[in-house]
Amino acid sequence: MAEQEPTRRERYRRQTVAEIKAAAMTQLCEGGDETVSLNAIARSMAMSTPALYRYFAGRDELLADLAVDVHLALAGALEAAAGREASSVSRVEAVANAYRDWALAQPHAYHLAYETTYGAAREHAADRIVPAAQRCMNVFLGVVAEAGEPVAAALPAALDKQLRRRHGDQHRIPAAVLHFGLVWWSRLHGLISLELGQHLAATGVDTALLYRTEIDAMLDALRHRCGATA
Amino acid sequence: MAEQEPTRRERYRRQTVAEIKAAAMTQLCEGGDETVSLNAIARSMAMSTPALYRYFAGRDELLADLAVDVHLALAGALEAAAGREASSVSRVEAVANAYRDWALAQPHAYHLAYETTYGAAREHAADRIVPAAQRCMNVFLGVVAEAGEPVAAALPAALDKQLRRRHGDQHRIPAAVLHFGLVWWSRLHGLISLELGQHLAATGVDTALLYRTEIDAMLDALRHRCGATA
DNA sequence: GTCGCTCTGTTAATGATCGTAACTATGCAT
DNA sequence: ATGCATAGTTACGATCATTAACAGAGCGAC
Repeated sequence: MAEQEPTRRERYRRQTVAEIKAAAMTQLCEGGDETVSLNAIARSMAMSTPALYRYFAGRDELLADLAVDVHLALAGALEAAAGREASSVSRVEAVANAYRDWALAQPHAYHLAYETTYGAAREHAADRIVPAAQRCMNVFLGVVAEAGEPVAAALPAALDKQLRRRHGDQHRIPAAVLHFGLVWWSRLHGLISLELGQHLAATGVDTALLYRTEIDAMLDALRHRCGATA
Repeated sequence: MAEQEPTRRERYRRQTVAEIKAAAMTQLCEGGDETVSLNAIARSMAMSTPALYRYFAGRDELLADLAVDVHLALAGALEAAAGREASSVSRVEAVANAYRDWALAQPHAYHLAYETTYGAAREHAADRIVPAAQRCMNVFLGVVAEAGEPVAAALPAALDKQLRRRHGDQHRIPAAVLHFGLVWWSRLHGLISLELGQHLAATGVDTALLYRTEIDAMLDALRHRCGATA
């Protein structure tokens, strides 16, 4: 009931919001979050700047909404990559590769999603951003969980307890897997973050190869082998 | 020759740039790089804004100089932490802990150093930033190198060649150690980066504990044990 | 059909930002 | 003492985000 009521104005509104976000997204992808400007957006839409405030409370909120979209897009890419693979281990590998590929293709978007504080909109938009980011992480955790229990030798009791408490309700993921996924996600992110910040360029190493070795180490651990950490 | 000529004006100049950078640094540490404003700096010094351009080509260059200082300060903290320890393994542990401690104490400074593109000053200031960042990394590589050769089981030939080429001149660090240090540095950074971005807060895990387990895994690998990766 | 409300858009104005231009005064060397 | 590089000023222009005040269109109620 009261569901098939797009009431024309509503339709126009959604359309306008989409157009604003599209313009903002292209600005973001071209020049980074710093360069996205309300004036420029309005100009590109042949609109006056204050009109944008009918759709967004301000620049920070627009950026926060953009961050949500970025997380969702990334999650979609990861899910697609996982869907293309048959074996559970190759799924993990595909997701990890898709993660870096997406980040390199959209560096500014990745930066907005992971390394931006959103200024004042930090906790204001948290309720929107957190679920989007979690959908991203759940893809990774899901494929890791399917790939089997890793060796959970040195999982401290306290951490085990924490991991068991949280996430235990919704998903049936054992704590060891959760820890494994979390750690490896952070490792992949660390490499990508340094690469995007040009901090590995100075060392002269092939970042793709470095990433490759990390993935291999992760896969080794997933295969229950006592693989070398480095 | 011509070395003991501080020539008063020169002294005043150094003093002024120090004051400017100090004001900028406090602004940075309080509100992040976004909030550092030339106007605010000049105001706090009872100076007119355009006067700052006698000392810095613009805002981006000032931020780049600040990034250099941040890297140097971080390097100093790491060196100090290393100096306080006796055993080579405990030195690695101390440096890793100091790394996170420093980042948590100065989150915005860390962010400027590692997750900022410096806009247009990217390659313009690279020659200043890169050495400063490397001094930071060399502390880490140094203590790792002293702690002994890690197991270098799965080091691909191509990566080994790259690592041997670079860095081979100055330092006598074997490629396996270099790779080990680089990877573990990125892993620590990944965890810190996610923590600073509040991405781990949503999961409810104790970030300190998570960091602790990563350090333990690294130390295990350094002790030549075939430790579990996760 | 008309009244009235809400939504959407406008223009105008405020205050902040960085940066440049033109000008003045000071320090310092010749 | 003269002259030049340095360091500072005020004035200005171009952005930017945001708010206020106002005007028209959509749309339901009577």
